[in-house]
Amino acid sequence: MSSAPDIIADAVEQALLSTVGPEHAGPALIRPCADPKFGDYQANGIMAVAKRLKQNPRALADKVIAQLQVSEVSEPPTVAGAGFINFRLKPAFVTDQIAAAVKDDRLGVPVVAKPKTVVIDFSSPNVAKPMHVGHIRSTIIGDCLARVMRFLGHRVVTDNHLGDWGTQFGMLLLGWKRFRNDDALKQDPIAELERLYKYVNERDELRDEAKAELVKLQRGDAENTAIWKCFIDLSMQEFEKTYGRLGVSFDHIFGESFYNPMLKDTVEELKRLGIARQSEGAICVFFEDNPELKTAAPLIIQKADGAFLYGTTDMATLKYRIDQWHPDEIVYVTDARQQLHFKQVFATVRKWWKQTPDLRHVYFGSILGEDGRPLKTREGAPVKLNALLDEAEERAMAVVTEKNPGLSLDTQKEIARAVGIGAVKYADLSQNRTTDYVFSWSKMLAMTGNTAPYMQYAYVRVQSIFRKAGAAKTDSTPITLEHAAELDLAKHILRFPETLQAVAEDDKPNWLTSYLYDLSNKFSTFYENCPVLQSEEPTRSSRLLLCRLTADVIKRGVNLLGIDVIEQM
RNA sequence: GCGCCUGUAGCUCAGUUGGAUAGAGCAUCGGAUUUCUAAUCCGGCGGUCGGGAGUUCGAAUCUCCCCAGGCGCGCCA
Repeated sequence: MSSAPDIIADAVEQALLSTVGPEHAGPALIRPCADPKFGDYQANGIMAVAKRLKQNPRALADKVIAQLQVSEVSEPPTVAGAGFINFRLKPAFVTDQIAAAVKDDRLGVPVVAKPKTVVIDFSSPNVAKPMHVGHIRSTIIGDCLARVMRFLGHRVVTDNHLGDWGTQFGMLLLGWKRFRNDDALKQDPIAELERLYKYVNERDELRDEAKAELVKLQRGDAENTAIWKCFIDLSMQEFEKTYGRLGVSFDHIFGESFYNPMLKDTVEELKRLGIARQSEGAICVFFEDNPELKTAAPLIIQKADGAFLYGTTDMATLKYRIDQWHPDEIVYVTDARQQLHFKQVFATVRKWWKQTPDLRHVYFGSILGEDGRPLKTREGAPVKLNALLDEAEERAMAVVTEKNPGLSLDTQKEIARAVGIGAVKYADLSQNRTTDYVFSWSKMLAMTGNTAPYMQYAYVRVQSIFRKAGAAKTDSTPITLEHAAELDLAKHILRFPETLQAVAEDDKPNWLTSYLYDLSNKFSTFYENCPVLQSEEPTRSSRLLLCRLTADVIKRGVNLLGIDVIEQM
């Protein structure tokens, strides 16, 4: 099943081709109309072609329309403004599409014609440290992109590039051996590991001993290796709890240490190929040929003392991923501060191989407190992710018990969990990821506006209708869209496929949240204006189907954000 | 010093890649409930898109110059 904009785009491009010929034709650039009074979709591409041909855009649009075959989908198209072509969907087309979507598990979203293999690298917490707000955006955005791309039919490989190696382990090993408190360890292993790290790190007199422990670990000493593995196990147990709460999972968790055996060869090969060279004792990659990178510092892949760095690991990781999975795309979800680093890494890869996957750094801004400063606790420490999720659930619980005290405690808890976690995720995903965002409990848990609870509430209202509807509804009921609110809602439902494609194309989850907000809004308008259960047949059954489809799209949409719906609130 | 990012309504933010009269939410003001969950809906108010110049049929969007803020720049990740 093709969506309306695809059908219109094909038709416009065909008409353009036969009007101006293949050498001048261009993309139709079909977009939703800026204002519904113009229609449903507009073609912006005619003006660009006219400009290149130095023709009058409106005249060209008229010629294109004369060739245009869209009567199946649209009312007769019209030329407007500077040379737009406007299309208004035929109600019959909308009802057919809705009827098809109702019968379709995928809600009318086609599987991509050419599936890509996409590696997504996200979350990447550090062993022996708690996950804090700094990890939340990577985890949530990466998970959302993976879900959307997977749903569209791409082969997605998610990989959690755990920070399980580095100089901090010397201090941890020493602390573990000499200053460990077993009771504290039992209580909260990560807090104890963090304490040990800080304790040793603050004492200069322990520095040499810590370094010696690190060297033993690096040389494969059995005892230190066993303790280090214990650090990883303890950390993973904690991380898994958090991932469980968030509903996030990974195909692979290859930590940085996984690549240790490959680092030496990676540096050797980059040297052999002339990509890296020695400078001031270190092995560096310079980018003299790259105007953007040539003035910056080089990418160092081996220190003067022989040690490797995270750039080295990144290069080895890339080689492994390419060899292992042959991806078409590799996506890194990290904060914006690493932009320079990834530009250097990507530039190095492009020197290394003639053909590389599409490498994308999907970066995001910081989370700020309401004072505009990076979010911290009152004591100035980073906010721990688990504590944040606890508070989200507590705040949601307070609302649930106030609004719906009659529900059982278990039900209230389940609602609080879905609403609280959902609110945190939604607040993050609904921002344009490239900018910093201000964290605000009251905004994310608000029942109105572009929030998770608003979406969940719209879903609940539909479910409530079904609880009262009684008799089962059939898919074969004819769809009738008479009220303006019905038609408006239906047309918006049909935009689900194009929305998901846009999200995957530009790695922008906030386009999906916007879509869902509009959908819930349009549903609420429909809900106010169009009685369902009290209507006469066949309107009643038709509206029930529209309700069910709306609920299915909301559920699917929020699930693609990694958020759960609930049956009542 | 060099580079990247950001600056849109009182506040928090969208703005699909150059398209039509710049949109939401919050706040504020007013209206709607014998009706399927009012955790709702409808309407009003509110803008020199940081400033200036340029590119063109058309600029919040592209270019240049300023101003302000954030971040990053050789052996941390």
